[in-house]
Amino acid sequence: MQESSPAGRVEELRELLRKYDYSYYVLDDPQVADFEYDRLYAELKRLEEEHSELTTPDSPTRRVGGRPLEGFAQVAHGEPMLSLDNSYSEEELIEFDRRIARGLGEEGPFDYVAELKFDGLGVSLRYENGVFVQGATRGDGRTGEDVTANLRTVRSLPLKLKGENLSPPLPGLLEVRGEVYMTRSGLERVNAQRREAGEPEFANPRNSAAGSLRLLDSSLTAKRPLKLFIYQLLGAGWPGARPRFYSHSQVLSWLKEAGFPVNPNWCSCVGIKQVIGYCRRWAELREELDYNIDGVVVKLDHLDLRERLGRTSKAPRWAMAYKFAAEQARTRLLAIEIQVGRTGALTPTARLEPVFLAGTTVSNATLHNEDEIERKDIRVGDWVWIEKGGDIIPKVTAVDLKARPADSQPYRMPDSCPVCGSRAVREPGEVVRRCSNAACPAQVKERIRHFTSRGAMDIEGAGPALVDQVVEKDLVRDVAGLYTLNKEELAGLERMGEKSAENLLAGIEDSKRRGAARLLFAL
DNA sequence: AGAAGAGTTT
DNA sequence: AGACCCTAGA
DNA sequence: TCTAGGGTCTAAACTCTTCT
Repeated sequence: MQESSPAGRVEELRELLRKYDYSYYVLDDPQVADFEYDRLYAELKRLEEEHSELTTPDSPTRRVGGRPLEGFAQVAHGEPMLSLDNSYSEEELIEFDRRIARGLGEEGPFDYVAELKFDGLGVSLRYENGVFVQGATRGDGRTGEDVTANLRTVRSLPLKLKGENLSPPLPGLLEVRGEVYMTRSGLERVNAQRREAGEPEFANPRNSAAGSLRLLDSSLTAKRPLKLFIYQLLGAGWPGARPRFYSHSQVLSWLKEAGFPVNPNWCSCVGIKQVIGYCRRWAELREELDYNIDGVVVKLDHLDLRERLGRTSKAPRWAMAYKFAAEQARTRLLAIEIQVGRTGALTPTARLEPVFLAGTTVSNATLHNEDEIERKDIRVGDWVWIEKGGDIIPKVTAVDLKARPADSQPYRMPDSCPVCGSRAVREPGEVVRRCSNAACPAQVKERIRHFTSRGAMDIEGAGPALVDQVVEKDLVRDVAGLYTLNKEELAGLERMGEKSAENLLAGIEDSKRRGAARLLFAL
């Protein structure tokens, strides 16, 4: 290779390394031996050091850079990151199809795109003139955290997009959404190293991916085997006079051409029957993948039809997630514990003999309410079946009656509050039983907790333990009491040093700048 | 060094 | 992120 | 009578900061 100038050679090397990165990390198809790649990388690094004027943020050498962050900045999403409606059966998919026909006033069959539903964490990425400039977590859907430095280390994330021969061409500003995940083999590899180093192992790919993205030191993130799939382009097809895209399948092809890692297993389907076939197929094949999926995402393909259907406040009407059947486990129900919420509602939860299920050790589960326990005749001492709703929240689904102890008794909900002893009343027509004492410490604490929570006044440093103490010590009787706390009072609390007290008071001060809407919700 | 507590994610 | 319940409105 | 929307519950893993 004959280089004309350092600048030319640098650009040549970058192009080459980008190409090799893409083959290796996106296509899983290495084009060169490691030592050849390392040689080119070293040469580029040397040239960039010798000619510092040539360094650019989209160079393959710049995936890790700089010092650890102090914290993550907040990023407002241009469009909210919504969730999807869920379905758990083929009947529900057929109902979804009917709802679309009704909504559009048209007969099917409709064109759908079926994709795998990855089990990772959602991210939103921004590109300016084809260069990756910012990446954020989902957060509450409206505002997330700026994890750009960590995302830069994800090798399948293109720092620079391929602009040539793209039709339509790359826009100046571009935002895409996708899922960061860790492969099963990647997790094994990391855990082998951690075992070796005497460090605790990670429990499952999803949580290790989520944790890895929250490291303040991106050089550590770089050592975690994170990967990425992109599945959404924002604003595709509108606004603007002429739609640039007509269908989601066209968008997916375009994303791939632009250099994004698009999962190859998506499928165009004509009619819901073909979608169901796809779901059945992947319920079987999922075990063969090196990454976890928890279902299938079904989307109407044509963008103009999507626009006509619109969305509800929490999810688009033109898409549906189909969730695979959840794993189950059998364990012993040790006790039923009653928790008292901020509205006084008594909610039963199950204490379980710990059991490993779908990547976590489960020792608690929700029992929803009194009627639910009665319906399923759940008793303390029973062997019960549990599963995780949406792979997240454990719940008791059934009792193994054959294993029931002979002396077991039906469960009776207490008619007094377990915290303050006041009468717990269930109003006619109501499902929940409530503690009748508005001054009940549990209710007071929960009201204050709600007030300080993110989404409400977002007061940093006011967690459950702090609220517990200030209420117990009678320093705070209602939310207004938070604003009269002072350093001397705080100094008397457990685990409350100078730094913590300062941080909390700063958090309280900061909360005074929240808007009226937030205040209203907080109360 | 180790643990508690808070915050964030699914 | 799911399940459930209640309310309001078609 | 159905359903969209809002509210209120629930569990576990992980990282970071601060305290002991």
